[in-house]
Amino acid sequence: MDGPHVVEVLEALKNLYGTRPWNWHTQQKPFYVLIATILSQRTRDSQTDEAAQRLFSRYSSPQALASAPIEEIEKLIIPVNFYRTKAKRIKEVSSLIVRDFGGEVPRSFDLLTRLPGVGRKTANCVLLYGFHETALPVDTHVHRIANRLGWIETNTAEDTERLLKSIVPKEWIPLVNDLFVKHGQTLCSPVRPKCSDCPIAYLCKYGKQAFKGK
DNA sequence: AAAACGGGGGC
DNA sequence: GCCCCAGTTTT
Repeated sequence: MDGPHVVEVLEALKNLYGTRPWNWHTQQKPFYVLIATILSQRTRDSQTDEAAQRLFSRYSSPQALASAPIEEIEKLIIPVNFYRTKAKRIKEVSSLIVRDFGGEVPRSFDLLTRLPGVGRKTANCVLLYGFHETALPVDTHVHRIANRLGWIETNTAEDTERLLKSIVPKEWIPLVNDLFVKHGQTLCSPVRPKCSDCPIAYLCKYGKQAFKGK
């Protein structure tokens, strides 16, 4: 069997979804991207964007958030999931950025993942959207789609990240994450994916199986 | 490896 | 009422 049809898949998704950034917070400064990405964890993007804009219209800098009362942050970011934990972490992250990095978000995977509430995926989002580096965030959508396509057998997001980095042509890297998430939010949904409407079903292990016997 | 975090909004 | 959500940390 031949390898993953990476470029065919990406071309098809680009034709389907275009190249417009998928939401508001991906076009902001690194600090905004960082905070909005923390807000986005396990939370729908519409809720994330509204909460992030409420928060930033009241507190617009690391310094302001570092000295903001936790309860105020909480109130502003409801209804995002885990809002109490996130409010605490947002304050901590802001304080650390002020104390340790002169108020600037560090441009380094290792330093970013040392911040509370910042894991692999969030750090890669900051590098990709905030600093325009060729980072490759892997969330549940990206991971699920890589699995369904039959590109990976292993089951960790880190393996998916490594695999995608190795097979995606460089010029596509800024788009991969965006296109996969859009696809995951629409046709390639977690349950009942709409394979009959999917332009890449014929390249997809899961999609082919969905049509078997029809 | 599994559980905890943890609550509003869509159906 | 039930189920889900651009994950991360803790047990």
